[in-house]
Amino acid sequence: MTPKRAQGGERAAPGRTTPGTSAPTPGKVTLSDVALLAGVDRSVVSRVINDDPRLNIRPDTRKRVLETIEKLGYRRNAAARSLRTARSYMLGLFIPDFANPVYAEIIKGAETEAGKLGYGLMTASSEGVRQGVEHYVDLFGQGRVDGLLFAGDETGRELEQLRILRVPWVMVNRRITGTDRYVVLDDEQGSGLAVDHLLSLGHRRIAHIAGPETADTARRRRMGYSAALGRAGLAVDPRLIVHADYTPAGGRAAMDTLLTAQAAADRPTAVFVANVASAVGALHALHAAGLAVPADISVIAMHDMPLAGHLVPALTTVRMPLGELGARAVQLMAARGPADPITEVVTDPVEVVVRDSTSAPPGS
Amino acid sequence: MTPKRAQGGERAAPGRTTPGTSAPTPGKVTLSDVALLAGVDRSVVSRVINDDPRLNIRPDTRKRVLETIEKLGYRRNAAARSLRTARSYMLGLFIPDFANPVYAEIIKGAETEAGKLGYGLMTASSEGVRQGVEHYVDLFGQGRVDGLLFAGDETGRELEQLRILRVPWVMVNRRITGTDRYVVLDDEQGSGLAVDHLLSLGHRRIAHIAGPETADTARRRRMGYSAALGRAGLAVDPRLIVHADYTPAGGRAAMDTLLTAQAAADRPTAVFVANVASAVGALHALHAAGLAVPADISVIAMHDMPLAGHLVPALTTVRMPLGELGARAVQLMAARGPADPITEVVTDPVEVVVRDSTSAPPGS
DNA sequence: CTGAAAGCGCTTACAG
DNA sequence: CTGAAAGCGCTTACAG
Repeated sequence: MTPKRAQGGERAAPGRTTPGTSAPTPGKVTLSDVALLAGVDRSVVSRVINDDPRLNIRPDTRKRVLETIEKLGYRRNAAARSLRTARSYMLGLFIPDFANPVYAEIIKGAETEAGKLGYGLMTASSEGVRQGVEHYVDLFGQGRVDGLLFAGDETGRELEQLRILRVPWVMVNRRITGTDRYVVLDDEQGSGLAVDHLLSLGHRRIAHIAGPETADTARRRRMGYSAALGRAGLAVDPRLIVHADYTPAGGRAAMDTLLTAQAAADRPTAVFVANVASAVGALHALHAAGLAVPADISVIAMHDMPLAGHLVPALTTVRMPLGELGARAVQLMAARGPADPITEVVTDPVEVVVRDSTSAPPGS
Repeated sequence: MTPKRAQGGERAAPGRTTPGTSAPTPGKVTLSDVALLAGVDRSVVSRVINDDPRLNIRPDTRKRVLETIEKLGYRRNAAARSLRTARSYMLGLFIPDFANPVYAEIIKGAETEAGKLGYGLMTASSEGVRQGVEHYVDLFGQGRVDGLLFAGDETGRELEQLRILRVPWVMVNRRITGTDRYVVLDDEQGSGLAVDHLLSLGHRRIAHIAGPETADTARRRRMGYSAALGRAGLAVDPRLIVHADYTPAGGRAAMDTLLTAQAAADRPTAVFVANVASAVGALHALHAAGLAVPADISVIAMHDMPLAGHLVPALTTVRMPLGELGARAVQLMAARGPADPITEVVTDPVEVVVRDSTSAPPGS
């Protein structure tokens, strides 16, 4: 039937053999194997797999092809397809640190959405990859991914690397000046809700444990904090704003600073913490200082997660759409061209989750 | 010089164009481009890149090649290399849930080690990929990875999928009966240390909040707990063992069970919690029940992490070599053949980190 | 409508 | 020692 099969079919001695093994590696199954057994041309098999609408095929032939694929356990070789089509159907997600629970939510949203769209998502971190930015240039910059999602608050120097990569990219959860490719949350709105919650309880002296000064998210949250105070006719007291990194240790140090810097009378009655990890440390510092939460001081933090409800006391938070953020970034990455602007603000479900760490100020 | 260049060189109309864009996608640079500009054959460029020891080349020619690569910003196409060599230089890591901080440590260790060995690591989760096990068959089972690390405590039904994949794999942090491909921690030893710590403080009535009954890690930790009690001449009281999943909510419920099931006189004076996430919930339950930690009851948990030191009270833990676990799994995956047995127990740095949640039992 | 053939960008055994 | 040529496994425009 098939007079000459120029290549393929020769299944012997695969390059798969790994040093140290004489394992009977089962020969890889290729398109040709399927075609041969099903009695059709390779191109037909390919078209069946890819649901080519221009393929005219009798239903029972299609069925036979599908059954043969099943029977042989054929899986399309990603490298060959990738080489041929110049697409990998993979997206890369880069985060600073897997230990930060905020990213877990983003990753989940991104993974699920990627799956829906027929993409795979590979996540990596700069924390684990100690080699730094250079390493992912190697990792992703060889056509391994069709797009790169960059989450987190790095210094921004990786932008240069990104250009070298020549891979479509988008920033997730941060803006970089001079770029128009980002998907962010409405941190100002969320922060406003947090402050409004405290205001509605009667607080007037509200402190803010902000994120790192270099972080874009921190800046936007601080602005939301200030704006909300302004709307309430309150002045922003710079002594009530302390910067910390997004870690328990940072939050603890920041709270200590806040407590020691003020005379007891000037002490804030409430604190809005820019991050739930910092809030863990802040609660610890308050406990160590002998202050009761919320009796002496109320605490609310940005970002909700399962942990928050189980802290002592259970932490009031602002739930932000982190999963939606990841999902939206994937969607836009898949839909938009590599040079199209992406300037999206995800605002959808933002709400205060009231728990036990906030109440009316003391003496009210 | 090069009489006929059968293919390559034809750089026009790349398949890169994405719908919706007329972006001036810079033409991809190939080996041929480098060879042409450097005035050598493609094979020479390839050999330079791969440090082929059999290549005899004048130092200045090598230098010229390297400079040309730099100048053109050439990066080797991963798909082409992969197709040719039948290797991807990628490893996959599969975890159940990014929100579980235990995995963050494993991922970091694995990523760093993979980088050192010249591999990339792509991490994915079954939690995010709602499609379940089937999805990663598609994801990884097409030659995308040279090996698959499977972390976590799934039911084990994915083993079948793994065989379909025909990809070398290893279980990380769990054993499955009937397999000889795993890297685990010495959970028995770690649990023993935890119990020994409590014993040395004078506790005799020690409870255990165990992991899920189906989880291999939970079983081994429970065995370590029982064995340590046995060594101390104490009987294991089954009423003092409660199973929970590895979440704050699970730990909270388990602690509640423990407290309500016993008469106050029979109440344990200490609890060994199999997981730090559960311990967060356990602390919460104790607080809610009006019990002081450690005055009324001591708590120690498996796995150390930054969070633990900032809980109220700061949690005493057993630090396990999670990073080393990930690193070792990568090492073995890279070194061993796909059918060689891998039965490794990582024992290296296991130690009790004493903080504020453990002390002598009340009334001692 | 169908199938044969070209070609994606590499690596490497092999001929010169 | 060096370079030309084959071929990895796909997809798809194109000839029949």
